[in-house]
Amino acid sequence: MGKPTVHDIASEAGVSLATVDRVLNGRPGVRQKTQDRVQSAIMRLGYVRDLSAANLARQRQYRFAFVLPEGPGQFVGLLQAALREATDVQRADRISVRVLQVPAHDPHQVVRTLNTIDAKHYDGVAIMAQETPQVRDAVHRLKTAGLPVVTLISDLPNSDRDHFVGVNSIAAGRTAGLLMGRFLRGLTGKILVVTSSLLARDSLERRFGFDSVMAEKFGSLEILPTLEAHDDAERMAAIVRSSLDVHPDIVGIYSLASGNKALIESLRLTGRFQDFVVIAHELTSQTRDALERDELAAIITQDVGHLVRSAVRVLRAKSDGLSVIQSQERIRIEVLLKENLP
Amino acid sequence: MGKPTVHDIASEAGVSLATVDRVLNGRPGVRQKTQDRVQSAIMRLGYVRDLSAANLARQRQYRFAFVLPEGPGQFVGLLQAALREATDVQRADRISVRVLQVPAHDPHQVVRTLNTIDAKHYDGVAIMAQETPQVRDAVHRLKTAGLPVVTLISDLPNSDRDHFVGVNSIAAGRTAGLLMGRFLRGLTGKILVVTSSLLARDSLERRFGFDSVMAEKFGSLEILPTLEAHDDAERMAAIVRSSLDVHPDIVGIYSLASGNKALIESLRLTGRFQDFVVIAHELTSQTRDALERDELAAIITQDVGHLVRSAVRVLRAKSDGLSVIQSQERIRIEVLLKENLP
DNA sequence: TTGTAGGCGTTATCAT
DNA sequence: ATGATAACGCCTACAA
Repeated sequence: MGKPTVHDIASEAGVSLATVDRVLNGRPGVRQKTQDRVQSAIMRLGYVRDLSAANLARQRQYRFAFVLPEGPGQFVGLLQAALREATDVQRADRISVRVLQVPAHDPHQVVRTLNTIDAKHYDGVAIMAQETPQVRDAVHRLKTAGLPVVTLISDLPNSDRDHFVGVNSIAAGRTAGLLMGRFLRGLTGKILVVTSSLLARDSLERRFGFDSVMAEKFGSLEILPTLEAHDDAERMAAIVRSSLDVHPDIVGIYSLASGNKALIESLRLTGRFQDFVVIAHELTSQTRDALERDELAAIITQDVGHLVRSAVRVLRAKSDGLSVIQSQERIRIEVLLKENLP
Repeated sequence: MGKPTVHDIASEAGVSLATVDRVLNGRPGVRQKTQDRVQSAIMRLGYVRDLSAANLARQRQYRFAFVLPEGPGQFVGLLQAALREATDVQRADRISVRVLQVPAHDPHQVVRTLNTIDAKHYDGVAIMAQETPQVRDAVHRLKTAGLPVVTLISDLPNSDRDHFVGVNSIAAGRTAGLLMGRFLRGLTGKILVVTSSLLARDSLERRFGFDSVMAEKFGSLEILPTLEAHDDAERMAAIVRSSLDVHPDIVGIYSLASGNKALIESLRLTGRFQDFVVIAHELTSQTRDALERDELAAIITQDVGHLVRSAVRVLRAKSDGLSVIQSQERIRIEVLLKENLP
């Protein structure tokens, strides 16, 4: 005979379906004694509830909000595309996702947006935002309202979010550093570090990880201070030009976060791309192209598809009170070379 | 109002549920004219069938067979563990998986096992085996019997399997080669290539990919012929000893496939691990340990968890006649360094 | 406190 | 060729 159902439990325990359902869902109105009878029947038969049947019956809907920055970066665009692709498929699972965009680098807007989210309209929230006390408070409010909250890409470690979907930035920086050092085996020289903004905690952590590894293992390489282009292509070009001018012994370039497009274009202008080992983060059309041309040596990234699918899975599990499969939800720090480009 | 259901279609088309169901499932006994009416109602309302309700009603079961080699390699063990973990979860989705073990390197047994699989007891088959004409025939038989077939890790490209779950071995070899060349930047010398057996097509392809990259980009490195230890630790130790003896200018070691345990132990015995850049395939307890100790420079691998989940998802999709999400099912060639070890 | 009956969206077995 | 009607496993009024 097949898997036991509520009917089996009902007859085994000598009660009605409704009563079984009540103890199954922890609803009141059942004597302790009856509860025990049902519970023991459940144990005895090894019952495990059919979630899809349950969802069908209760017309369960999973409505998730994804709060994402709308910046100039292409990375968030990729994230959104992956999200759309994922939700197309998961519409079949009664999952609907709404993306709430907030201007990048505007903590107030993030908070305001988070505060518009209520438990009447949503069943879970995924947030990609920089950490501020106000954001933490907003997360707390959401949790208090009973909503599962996951952080995406960039964690809010001191908030009471349920889960973080993303990678350890320090480890990502260390990975970049290790590759840089290895690829520059035996060389002495300087490493230029650029980014568009060093405000985000992730950037700081990557830089920290990068520096740690270089200090530990590659003493012959000197890491220059981080230079910020502030999303300004002109400024990036100027930085590249003057840095290469001032430091003729630059052997490596590390692009810490966003700003890859401007960096790559600037380096092409110098005509000296091949003189450096260049490592960047995040796979975008620009970085992919540069990797294929042997301009970049490596890209450190995370799979945006996996990222959004994981966020959705975790939100669903949390809003069902289920636990997540750690191994499936662990996001990898991916090392992409020309030869293993997906 | 919510998503349209079969009821909506029925009333829109002015027919009964049964008729709607017939055209939905392509069953006979409906006049062409009626079919058209129903079809147009379906289009008009934008109906999309609720798969979980359908599965509930038809008590759908997904019974999949995984045909795996039982060898001395730890890799298959990891695969099985991942499979167990995955099926624990997917039991909820009416999925059951049975593992059929066959002695490694025994094509006859594989065929015999495949021939025991019939469509009465299974709804799909995943196969990890070396390619022989007999295996291809067996796959053909399974397909003819109406069973979806996916190949796992090692493809059977000339069979009519539905899908291959794994990575391109040539690209994996190229990735290993690129890393080896980069890590040996500026050095001249020889590279030792070892494995336990060169029989498998994957091994040959990796070697091919490795050689291609080395020839294209790293002409100063000479790649020695592949040495096979045939799952014999003693033999591996002898290979390592004599090779290092004969070729004092060995700078890199590439472990093509299995046999990592013996290789690592042999190299430890020489006490000269640090003198070489060693790159291996597949993450196992041994290779992980060696990577953490800075003995291995890198591991090229694929995520076994992803592998088995993908196989199951694809089998399910195929046996429902659905298409797969390419992006989700693409298995990555992973580059693991000490700093991004999961 | 407990039970009955109907419904969730789909399929399948009967009749008609 | 078509239509009632009853499942599937679970949830939820409403009644007792």
